[in-house]
This record gives sequence, C-alpha cells and structure tokens, in this order.
Amino acid sequence: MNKNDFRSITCASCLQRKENLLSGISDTELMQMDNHKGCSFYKKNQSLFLEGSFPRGVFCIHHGKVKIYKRGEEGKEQIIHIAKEGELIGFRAMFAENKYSVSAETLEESTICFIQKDDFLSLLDANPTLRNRILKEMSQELSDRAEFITNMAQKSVRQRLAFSLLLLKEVYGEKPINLSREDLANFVGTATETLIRLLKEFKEEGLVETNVRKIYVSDAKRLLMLVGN
Amino acid sequence: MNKNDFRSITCASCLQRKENLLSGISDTELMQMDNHKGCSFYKKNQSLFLEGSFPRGVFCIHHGKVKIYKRGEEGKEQIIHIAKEGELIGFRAMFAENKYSVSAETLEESTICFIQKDDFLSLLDANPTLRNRILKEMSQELSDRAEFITNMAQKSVRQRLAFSLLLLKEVYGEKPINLSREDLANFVGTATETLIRLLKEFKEEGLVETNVRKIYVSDAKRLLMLVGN
DNA sequence: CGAGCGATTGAAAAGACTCAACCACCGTGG
DNA sequence: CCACGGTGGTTGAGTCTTTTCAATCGCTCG
Repeated sequence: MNKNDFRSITCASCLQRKENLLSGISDTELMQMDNHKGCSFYKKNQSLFLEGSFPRGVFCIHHGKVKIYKRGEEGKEQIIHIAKEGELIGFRAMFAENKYSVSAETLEESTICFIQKDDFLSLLDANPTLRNRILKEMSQELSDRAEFITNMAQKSVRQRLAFSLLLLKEVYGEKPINLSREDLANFVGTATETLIRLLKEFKEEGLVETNVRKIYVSDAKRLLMLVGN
Repeated sequence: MNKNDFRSITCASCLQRKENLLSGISDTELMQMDNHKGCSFYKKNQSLFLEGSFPRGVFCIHHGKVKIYKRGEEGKEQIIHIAKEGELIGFRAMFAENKYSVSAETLEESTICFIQKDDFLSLLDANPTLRNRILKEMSQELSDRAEFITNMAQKSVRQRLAFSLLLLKEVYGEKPINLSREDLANFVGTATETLIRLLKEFKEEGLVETNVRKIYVSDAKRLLMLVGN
C-alpha cells in the first residue's frame, strides 16, 4: 500500500480486522474505536515499545511485520515471535499491569494502529466474545511457547533452523522470508556464523534457495522430516 | 496433612484458596463450587492429565507439587513448570478448546481438587474479578516463558542450573528442593550426567548442600551472581 | 538377599561458539 | 565518477562446553 494512505485506514473497512481477534465486534463499537485509535506509518527497524516501559495501549498491525524480542545477558536479542498483519501486540503486559517484558520493533515498513489502554479495556469489558478470543489466543501462545522451550532444550541447531524456517514460511506466506542473518540467528537461538553455515548446507541439500536476504523454502516436506518428532 | 482427611477439604475453608486465583469469589459461589468439585489424594508420580487428551476441567492443588512437562523427540521430558499448593492447572487448554499441549504429574503425595469445565466457565462468566486475575496470571506466565526461552537460548547449562535452583527454592519455600536428578536435568534442559557433575561443582564451591535427593541452597546471593544479567 | 533403578564417574566424540579475517554491496561525499 | 567507509554476510581454525556411551556404585524394596 502507499505509505501515505495510512490516515484513511478505518477499523470498519480493515480487512485484517475481519480475520483477527477484533472480528465480531459491533458497528457501534467499531465506530467508537475508529474515533479513538491512531494509525501510523513505521519505517523499517523502528521501535514500538521497549522492555521495561509501561504499556499505554495495544498495537494492531495493519500491514508489515514486527519482531517481539527479549534481550538476554550481554544484550543479545532472543526473538520470541514474529508478528504479521492482523496481529494485536502488547496486550499481555497491559493485563498484567506490569512493564513490558519484551520489546517490539518493525522488520519492514509497516502501518500500525494504536488503541488506548482504557478504550481497549472497556471494549473488553463489554464484549464477552472478544474476551474469549483473547483467552484463547493467550492459551495458544502459552502452548506455542512450551513447544519453543522444549525445542530449545532438546533439538540441535540444525533441527531448530528447520523448524524456524517452516514457522517463518507461514508468517511470510507467498512472499519469501526476508530477515537479516542476525535476526534469523536470534530467532533460532544460535550464533550468526553457525546459522550461515547451516543455511548453506540446507541450500546444498536443496531444502532452500537464497537470494541475498531472501529465503525461499523449496522442500517443506523434507524440512519437516528433519525437524523430527 | 493426613492422607485420609482429603474428603473434608472445602473451598470455603481452604487456606490455599485464600491466596490464589480463586480468592475474592462470593460465598454463594464458593458453596456452589464445593458442591460440584471433587477432591482426591494422589500418590507420587501419578498423572493428572496427558498431552493430547481433552480437558474436562481444572485442577486446584491443595497440597503437593506437580510437574508440567512436554515430551520432545525421543520422548525426553522437558519440564516447563513446577506447580505448588494453591496453583490452578489445566485451564489454558480449556480456554483454547484444544487438547492439552503439556502433561501433568505429581512429584510427591498430593491432594488435588477438580472443578468441572462448565462449573468453572460459568464461574468465570459471572465474575469479572476472577477473569481479570486469570488474564493477569496468563500474562505473567507468558512473560516467564519468554524469559525461559531466552535463558535456554543464551545461557550456559551452568547458568541455567543456578537459575533453576533459585526458582525451585521459591517453589519449595522452607523445605529443601526434592527432585530426582533426572527431573532436575529435565527442568534445566540438560543431560542427567551433566547435571550431576555441575551439582557436584556447586557443592564444592559451597553454593548448595545435598543429601541424597534433597538439595539445600546455601548461597542464593552467589547463585544469583552466577546467573548473570 | 537379590533385583533394579537412580546416581555417579570416566573417557571420548560431537556440536556449537568465538575470534579473526575477508568479502561484497551500498550509499556518501569529495 | 570514483574512492571511501560502513554494515552485513561469509569463511576458516581452534577451543570449549556439553553430550553420549559405558561401566560402576549403592540404596531401597520386595
């Protein structure tokens, strides 16, 4: 989309919304939300929020990709999740009435809306369907993270890379995976050099194709076998 | 407590409940819950539920400890969490209307109550305070797991052991940590042999004392420094 | 008292990391 | 227009942590 069009985005017309957590809310609520929300254009590598700061609302990705990460010792990033269009981010810390435990930053040019904390909470209060969706969403994420932990603990870097590529394929859909080697390494949980070497092996084995930053998964089936389990 | 007393446990009189997610519910609701809940005695190493099965309600630990784990490739366990008295378990999968993504098993003799799915859901529906607590709880767990992932990805086994011991110290309170070497290894995310060797080092460095299965943390401060970050 | 499981130790092998150097591409400013 | 600097990507070599496998020990329970 044209980067100057973002002011015209309304929740009512937003195709992303129709598919996401915020589907199934009433027209009145929609209108109310539209009046209160803000929508901005973000350049690549712009920060949405930082670990340790206090949430003032939730972000709704209209277009683009956002990495959710945590800094470990020495400041090394661990990417926990890569959010795509349609996803709501930053509501967990808001519920916990706590600081953000993770940071969020765009991976590419994005348009992202912002809904104030109070507006969102009152929406939640009034809307049992939304509540249930949020609960369900959080449960799913909890489950995903349990798997993530298990993978980290038990799988080799090679297996984790295979797993991550399959995950990212879902996130990027038609388009090729487009991440810096460092970000990919920080997602897999390994050193950049190791990642590069393994990626080269995968390429030689015909599992993926690469073109500079872009990665095309060419044999998902074999990758899946590689993951094991 | 005497293992035959468990039939007399009521939510109304339960000291655990007063501290946990289920505090702040009305007397009527309490009574209703008491009429519907069941309470059982569990031996050590008894299963509460298995990954892949469907939830039929939530468990409330009155006394004892429960490991929440996931099986990875080759069937190796990864312990995600160790729940203690007062904790509610198994509600995530219930919200997600999905199979359990993890399994739960007692680590010691325990008394655990069970609340039917429908009863719990209607309680939730009627009780905004409870709802908010659950949201908050889940948010906190999401945050814990992000940290867990980051630790797994970036810290050495030695650091993870230090971290785990500190966590377990909280769980066990006054009492010494009491886990098999294998369970501890599966929590830290390492091989049993490696765990034993590191534990020996910790003992030699005066960080912990051990007595068969029991582990006493003797220098929490130094352990914390070891964890780094 | 014997079986069996959990705990422990040793030695060797493997996987992954670190460090250092080098390359390639890109935008900038002279 | 080209040299320059910088960033991100790649490669090599050596090191170290951690795993694996095998063997032994020791306690507990029947």
